[in-house]
Parts: sequence; C-alpha cells; structure tokens
Amino acid sequence: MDVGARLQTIRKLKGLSQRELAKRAGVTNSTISMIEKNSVSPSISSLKKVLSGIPMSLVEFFSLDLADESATQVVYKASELIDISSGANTVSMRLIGKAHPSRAIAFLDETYPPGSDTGMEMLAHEGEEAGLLIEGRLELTVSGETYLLESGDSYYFESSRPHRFRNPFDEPARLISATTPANF
Amino acid sequence: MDVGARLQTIRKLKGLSQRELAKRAGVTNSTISMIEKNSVSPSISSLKKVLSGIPMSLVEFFSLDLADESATQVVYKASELIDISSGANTVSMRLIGKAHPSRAIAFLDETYPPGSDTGMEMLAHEGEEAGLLIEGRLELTVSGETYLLESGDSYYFESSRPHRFRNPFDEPARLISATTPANF
DNA sequence: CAACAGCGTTCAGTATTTACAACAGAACGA
DNA sequence: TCGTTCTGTTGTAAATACTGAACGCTGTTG
Repeated sequence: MDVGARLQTIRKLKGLSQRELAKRAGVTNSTISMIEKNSVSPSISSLKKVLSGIPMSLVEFFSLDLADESATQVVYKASELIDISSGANTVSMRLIGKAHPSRAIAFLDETYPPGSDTGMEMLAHEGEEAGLLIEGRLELTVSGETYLLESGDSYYFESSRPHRFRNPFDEPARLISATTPANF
Repeated sequence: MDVGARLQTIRKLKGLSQRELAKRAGVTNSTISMIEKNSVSPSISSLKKVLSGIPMSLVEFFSLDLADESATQVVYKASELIDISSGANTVSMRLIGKAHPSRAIAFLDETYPPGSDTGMEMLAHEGEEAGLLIEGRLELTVSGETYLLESGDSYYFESSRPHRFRNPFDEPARLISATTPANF
C-alpha cells in the first residue's frame, strides 16, 4: 500500500496544493511533501489530521479503490474459477468473478476433504458471511458454539465472531459461501 | 476513534498477549503496551507491522465494527429456510439467515423448474451479485448478452446491468446465489 | 526584465515514537 | 516459601517524524 501516492492522488483530485491542504489540516507543507514522497511514515494522529483537511476518514482513505472500472466478463465456466487456497491446509477455495476489479462479494466454491480444518486459531474479520452445504457434512464453530451441518443446511453470521470450519468425517464436504465485503 | 482500545479488543479477541503479538509482528511488547494505552500515536508503518501479526489489514482495523455479538441464530437446517418466491412465477427462492436483523447479503437457494423465468422485463437494482449453478442448466441474459450456464458454472455482475434468468430446458436447475446489498 | 506569488523540495533542529532492558504483580508447582 | 513463568508497565537511549525556514522552479504582472 503506497500511502504517499494515495494521498497525492486524493489531494489533486480535490484540487488542493500541498500548502493549501497543510493549512486546512493544521500541519506544515513539508509534512505533506514528505508523506507524499514516502520519506516518512506518518503517525496515525498526523495522517488523521491531514485527512481532516480534505476531509476524509481513515477508513475511507484506506479503503478507497483507485483502480480502473469495467469488468465485462459475466459467466465463468467451472474450469475458470481461480484457486485461492492457502497452500498449507488442504481446503480448496475457488473464487467466482476473478475478472472483477473490486468485488463486493467473495463468492466461493469450497471443498473440505476429510480431516481438513481452517485452523485452531479462530478466524475473525469484518463483515458478514453466509453459506450452504451442498455435499457431505461439516462442523462449524462460532463464538464457542459448535454446530453440525448436513447437506442442505446453511449458516449466516457476522464475520467478527470468531469462527472455524472443520471436516472430521470421512467424506469430503462441498460448501458454497459468500462473504461481504470481499477479503480477496 | 480510540486506536488503543481498538487494538486491545482485537488482540484479546484473538487470545494473544502483548508479547505474543509483538513477537509475531516483529516489534517489542512495550510498543504494543504504549499503543494500547494511547500514550503514543503509532506510525502507519508500525501499526501496519503490528496488524500483520494478527493478521489484519488497515482497512479492516479501521472499519471493524466492535459492536455486540448478539447471539442470533447461526445455523439453519434445510427445512428452516424461508420461501420468498414471488408467487406468480414458479421459481423457488429460499432465503438463508432469516433471523438476521439487517443482513448485508441475500444468500439464496433457488430452484428453476423447466420453463420458469424471472420475467420479460429486465431486473435492475443497485449492488452486485454472484451465483453458482449446482444442478441442471440455466440461461442468463446480462446487458443483452445471453449465456448458457451448466452445472458448476458461475456468474458475477453488477446488479445495475439489466438481467434475466430463464430455464428453457426440461430438467430443473438449482442455483446458489448471493446479492449485496440485500434487497429482502 | 524585475518583482511577485504560487508550486514542491530539502535541511537542521526539535518533538515524538520505538527498542531494549528492567520492573512489579499474579499464577502455578515443587 | 521459593523459583519459574506468565502478564503488563516504565525509564532511558536510539530512531524516526514533524516544524520552520530556507531553496529552486514556473507562470504572471507591471
């Protein structure tokens, strides 16, 4: 993440000079200069102060997508899905909509072989997620509670709640899931 | 925005001590301590380094909603899904996560019997949607282009593009879909 | 051609943040 | 009780970020 370039792009988008922004933000122009040239890594408080002159929140600043638009591909054949498995564990996670620049949904076709596990340490991230089990059986733990999912069962919870998926059975499980916002 | 309290909450949620997190992140425990006590305002680079030990992105960190984890229903048996079919046509649409107060995702298990259709007039609403065909074949039209989906195929597009689903075949089609924001 | 006003950059000094190491308190077992 | 090991806090020295005042550059105006 290039903080400097990001700030400069936003500043110019707003039609502000370094000095103008500095004045509004209550910092010096040299601070802006050095941040934009990445010759310093600003403190949270000073970046916040700088952004207040735009104005813009830290969330906005970091989540702003400066990429281009227009993904045209709509349909993805089964073979076109890209595998985003973490390598280490054996869970297969295939992402739908690879051509989409900034997706709002991470829509996955996941396969949990017997014995697979998303890991001891609980996952916890922003957003919400839902899923539906197509084949096999799967064990889901959310906030300490453990559930058994069978074919056709589904789930929905806030991603911030610590969670974990595990397949302790001897048949593979196939799960279709959606997470928003997308973390891939 | 209380950066310190936020970091501490996340760290404890992950079950890490200051020293453990410090070790993973490649910083010292005192750094963590002072950040959490708000006796310093960390630089972007050091906060990023700290978060890498969790791991968590800056976006996630700042946008994380630390609100309550109200113990709502997590798992829904196949029989618990609620049918939100529009009555008129024969497409069956079953919603996952009915107990969820204000959902971000509309996650549906849809069945298109032979001859069914979402309607002549194109659907078009805000947001994005994705889906994966589990069984059968289905015809999808987006922005005038018509695609044939077969079992295992998927799609992803902006909901604002006019779209229509149709099953002109003589076997039912089963589709798992996700739309955000939720329109139900 | 000055003189000026704007731009962004750079340098030296000051203020802040970070690392390292020591510290006090709590929990556990010998 | 003592020793060990964990927890988080804190003092001091080194590293880094920030300020204020330069600088060189460009375009405009008299």
